[in-house]
Amino acid sequence: MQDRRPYKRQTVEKRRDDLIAATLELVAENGVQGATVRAIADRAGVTPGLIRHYFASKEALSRTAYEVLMQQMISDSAAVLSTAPDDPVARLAAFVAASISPPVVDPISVGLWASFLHDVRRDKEFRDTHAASYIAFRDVLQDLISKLPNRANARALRQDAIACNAVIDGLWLEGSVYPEGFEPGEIVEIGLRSVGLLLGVTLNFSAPRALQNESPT
Amino acid sequence: MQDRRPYKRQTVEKRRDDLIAATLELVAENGVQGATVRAIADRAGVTPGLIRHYFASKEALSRTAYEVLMQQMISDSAAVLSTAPDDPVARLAAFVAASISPPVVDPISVGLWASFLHDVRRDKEFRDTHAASYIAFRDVLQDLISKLPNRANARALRQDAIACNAVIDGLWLEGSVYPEGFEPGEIVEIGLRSVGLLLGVTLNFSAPRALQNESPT
DNA sequence: TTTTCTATTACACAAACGTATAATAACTTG
DNA sequence: CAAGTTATTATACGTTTGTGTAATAGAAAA
Repeated sequence: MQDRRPYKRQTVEKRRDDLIAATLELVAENGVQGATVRAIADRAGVTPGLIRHYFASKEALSRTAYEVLMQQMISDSAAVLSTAPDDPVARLAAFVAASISPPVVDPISVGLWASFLHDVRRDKEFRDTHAASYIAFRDVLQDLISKLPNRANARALRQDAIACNAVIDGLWLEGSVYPEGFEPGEIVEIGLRSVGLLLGVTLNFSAPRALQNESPT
Repeated sequence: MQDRRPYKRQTVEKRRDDLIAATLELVAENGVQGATVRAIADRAGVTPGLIRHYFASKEALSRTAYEVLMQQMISDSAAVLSTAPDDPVARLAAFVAASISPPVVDPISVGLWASFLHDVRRDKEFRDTHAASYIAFRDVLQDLISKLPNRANARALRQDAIACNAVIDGLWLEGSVYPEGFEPGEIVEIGLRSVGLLLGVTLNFSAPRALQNESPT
């Protein structure tokens, strides 16, 4: 009884954030089955009982973690556009390139996506969160396409967005799951050329400043 | 002790097939966490102990089930080509259309794919099985593309195959996870047009005989 | 029919799971 | 400095998990 574990009181936000981050890490690494209450507590540096003090149930923690994940992904893709140039073609190219480059393309995000799939199917709250973020991403893409010169009618616009989104999703999937199957920069190169062909424009690869010193293909 | 459950002896193949089928069903429905030994046995109509009589462990059963799944998917896509016409363009169109139509595109296959992702990551046997089937699928696609008229060099061929595969994967993903987001036939239409644009050919939709009476778009 | 073989059922077990409740110590307030 | 809050730890409970072992019955052989 005497060697009780010492601890420091934290704010509600700090503890919730830590628990959510620990949950996402463990789900990404080992799937939902790896994110047990004990493993989450251990990763977050607390004891298991504390989880129930901040979340009504483990399910509630999972739901919250998924919401946070989706919001992060949305804000990540939006961040790319804030620093992009004004030219519509260049903006689209930057968005496409960012969507199929790290950190969007990595084993972690695909692992999370796959792990939450069944929850998304079964639970309405999960499903609503998923649908909202999916539509948000496609709307951004559709908006970028609509700004291109010589655009056709609305139906073609929608189908163009779906097709480009499919290319992005497919490359995201392949690049994340099977990264050793592609040469460096190959996925971005293929993505830009494919989207360009689909839309009848030429997308040039202009690396963001942080990557400018990497060897271009 | 007297009301022991009656049973009928079965062949090794029958029992193994039943257990594998039950495993895949449960994984597709509820993820790996839903495929417990008791649930599998119940679905297969046996008692839990019998699983250990046919498989060294639950892990061994999972691995075998994944192998069977991948082999099925490969033979399914090959089956489409056996009844396709000789014209290279028509063959490619048939293959693409089949790859983004039911039963390839359905919640079950995506659910299975997502569920096994973590096993594929962690376990070498899973990973080998996955890589083999992935390459096999892309090779079929690449072979079909190479038969098209006016093809370029090998590097372009490889990248064309990756790009087309990405479109197929992306549409497969979106159509399976979010089917209500698309009109009937829209995915096939978009897929054929996109692959055609990527390769510089025109792919026409020719429904297989079994689907001929459905309303074309 | 009787015997033999083994596929199948039945039962048991330790570990891990999510959850519930009580005890305590780190802060805050007076 | 003392009293009060409550965030946090500690512990326990009932299920469910995968696995191990013994008992039994269906089918074939003798």
